[in-house]
Amino acid sequence: MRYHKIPDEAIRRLPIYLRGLLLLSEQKQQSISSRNLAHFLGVNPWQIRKDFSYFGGFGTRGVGYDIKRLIKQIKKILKLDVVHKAALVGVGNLGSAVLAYPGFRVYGFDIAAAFDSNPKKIGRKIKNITIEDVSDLRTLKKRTIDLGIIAVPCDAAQQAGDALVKAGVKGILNFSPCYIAVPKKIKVITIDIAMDLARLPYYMPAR
Amino acid sequence: MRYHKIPDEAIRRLPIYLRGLLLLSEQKQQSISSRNLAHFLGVNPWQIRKDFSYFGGFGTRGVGYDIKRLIKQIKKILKLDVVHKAALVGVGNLGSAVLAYPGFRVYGFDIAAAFDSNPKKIGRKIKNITIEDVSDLRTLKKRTIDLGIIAVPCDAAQQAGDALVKAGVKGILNFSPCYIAVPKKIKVITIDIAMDLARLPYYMPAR
DNA sequence: GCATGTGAAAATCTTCACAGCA
DNA sequence: TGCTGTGAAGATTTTCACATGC
Repeated sequence: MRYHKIPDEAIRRLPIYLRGLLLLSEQKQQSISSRNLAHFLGVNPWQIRKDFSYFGGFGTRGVGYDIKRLIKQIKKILKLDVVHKAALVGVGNLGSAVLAYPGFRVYGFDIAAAFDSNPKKIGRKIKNITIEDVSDLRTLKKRTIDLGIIAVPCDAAQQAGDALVKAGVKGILNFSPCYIAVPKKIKVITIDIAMDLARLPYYMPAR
Repeated sequence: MRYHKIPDEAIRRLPIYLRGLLLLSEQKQQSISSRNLAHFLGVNPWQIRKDFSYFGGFGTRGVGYDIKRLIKQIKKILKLDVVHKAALVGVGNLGSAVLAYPGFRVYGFDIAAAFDSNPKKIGRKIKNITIEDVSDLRTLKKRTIDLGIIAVPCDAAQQAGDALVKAGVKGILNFSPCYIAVPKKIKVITIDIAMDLARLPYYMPAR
């Protein structure tokens, strides 16, 4: 059956599956059942099957899923079958950690440029990337960079967002803890690392 | 009306409201309507009202919400009315950024200890915190530290989680991109910064 | 036999419209 | 009048049970 609408929640889970499958693939495993993959990832088997079924189903009954094939399919759905270049704005503590983070690679991301407003930082090199002046953000268009990563404080976040939108990026990962207004067709995903910690105590028993 | 079950999603949103209210409070604003708060945060007014109503409602009809009072109420719900001490495991790039991140403060978090397994790092000081050996994690119990933050690579994450659980933490913020098995009563929230980026292209129009 | 794929039921969450109160 | 609080409707998501196909 073809589904009319694919749940956003299913899309949110696909990268989880993908990461696990990439790990298993490295271990030379050929195929896996929803049951085993679920156990490996700490989720439910029927959730996995349902999520895949939204796209038509990728497995073989009685056998399971071919890992290599499944990886390809998920990458295609998520549009990760091409390398995406990203520009980082803000090379402070968090920004530097993002630049050095090895985890982006597995999904096919390439942080290809970094910008800062601090003259002391401009021109410095981190991981083969020379830090540029934020006012040069408009050069992005020519460089086929379609993603922006914001790692500046709140009060500079909207400005960074505006500059990235102007530079032609289609999606933004926002590490600042503030709302950024953008045109509707630009997708913004905000990660506030403190905010996630903030809902942890709620679930903890009183001491 | 009293609700039997409070949606997890509402809990997830409370820190967003809290952060916005804290900002407004700094600007000396006394009260605010759901409409204005919603606009400020980029969410819906009825969502805000509904979320607050799960806890009995905090506003005054015809007027709005008293900001100071509302902050207190949300903090109490999230159990943020007491300072929570956290222990960081893994002082690499990401761990250092977490240690230096100023955003935890507003929610009343205090990263009170940091651990690493690298002998070269042990004893070094970052932000008034002396890095300790991971094997000393068991000393946490005596220090009233009830939260753990994991910032180590995948292959060391489960081990770090086990050690934190043994040390008596009740909640874990996991920055490693891997599933960590813990006893049921321990709450784990996982943030994989690459995974969030991974679902961005899906929402972007093809170039 | 075995594991997927899926309709249908159940649970959860969001939106709405308006009653209730300052 | 204005804005909150909320029951009810609507939409979405999860869970389940089993039909389907290798």
